[in-house]
Amino acid sequence: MADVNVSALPVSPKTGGKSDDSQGNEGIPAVELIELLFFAYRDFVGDADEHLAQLGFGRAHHRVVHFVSRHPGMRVADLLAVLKITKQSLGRVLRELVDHGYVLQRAGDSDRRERLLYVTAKGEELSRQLVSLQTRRFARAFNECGPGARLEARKFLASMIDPESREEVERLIAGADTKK
Amino acid sequence: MADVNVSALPVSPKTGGKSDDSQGNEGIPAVELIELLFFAYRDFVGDADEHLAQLGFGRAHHRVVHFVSRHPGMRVADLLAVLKITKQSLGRVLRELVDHGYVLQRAGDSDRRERLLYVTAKGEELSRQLVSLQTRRFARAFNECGPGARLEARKFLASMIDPESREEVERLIAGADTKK
DNA sequence: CGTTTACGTCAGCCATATTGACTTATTTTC
DNA sequence: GAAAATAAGTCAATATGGCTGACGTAAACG
Repeated sequence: MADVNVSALPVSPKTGGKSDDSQGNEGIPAVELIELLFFAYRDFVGDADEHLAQLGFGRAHHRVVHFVSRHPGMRVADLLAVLKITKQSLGRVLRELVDHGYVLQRAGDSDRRERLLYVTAKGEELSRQLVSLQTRRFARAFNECGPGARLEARKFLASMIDPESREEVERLIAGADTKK
Repeated sequence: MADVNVSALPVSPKTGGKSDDSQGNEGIPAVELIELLFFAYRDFVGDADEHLAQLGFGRAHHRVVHFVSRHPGMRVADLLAVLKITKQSLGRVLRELVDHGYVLQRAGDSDRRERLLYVTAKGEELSRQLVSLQTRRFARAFNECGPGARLEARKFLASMIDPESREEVERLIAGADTKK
């Protein structure tokens, strides 16, 4: 049933020439990269999606557990800033994670209005498993690509990020505290 | 600061020892790549999101217009296979695009049950604009990365795709220009 | 013929996001 | 010390984009 006849797709009549400015693109049209990134990302998140679905969680839970695990003690406001979602959206997801014992919250020391976020051992284990799945995909990819590919990919991915947010992201992935 | 002593506080993956950076990963932990891919993809789709929002469309519309533009005359079943969604999900999005004059459907020549999909001039223009936005992001990135990066990125992205689907994806992205 | 295929549609459900308004603590400021 | 600002949580309504199941219709197939 699933064998859809993709090869039945007809020729594109629209090309009056292969358009995509053939200077300096190494013979690789951007539209190819656009589509490859789409499919690559879809499979990349698919790894985690399967695992999460078995726990009744979704991608939103993944992102929360991941960042809290990486940055123990971050504030709710910090998390909102990283995820760029509203606190109402975060609310349900966070409550579910707390209720099921993956995340815990503690009042801040210096400012007791703050609810600092930590993963429990259970949350840390979940995060570790998800990282492991995706790490395997990267490892396989770089194994196919040959030496230097990992470094190249890192540069490429960083360059794809908005210049304005790049510094913040680099700080974040370096594991720096998201605080003050 | 964040160094509260909470007994259940998990050790940060960074401080706990960078587990995987001793063997063959070029000093780049996979967790960095995971996060970079997350942020890169978010900004990448953000380009199009803004543009689409002004038309009252979302990502679902983008994907449909994009693939139909790239593969004029594709069948609904082909599109469903590419997007891996159900026909019910596609239904609303496709109807909106047809109603607003971005996509049109024609009965197949040899098989009149088929509704072959085409973009209108309006749809083609929208697709072109969205590709252009994302092309600019790639161009900027590769400009920063130096020569060879485009080819490396292409290899990397292809390698990140599930091996089972890779052949199909390669056919798809080459599709409209090389087929038949 | 009868069956299968391609597509569409109705109805309902779920996950994730949004905005706006409001409450509760707590800290900061005047 | 009262007022204002801040951190977080919550209620309610809404949108988007997925899903399943059931059913219908037209056309092709055998």
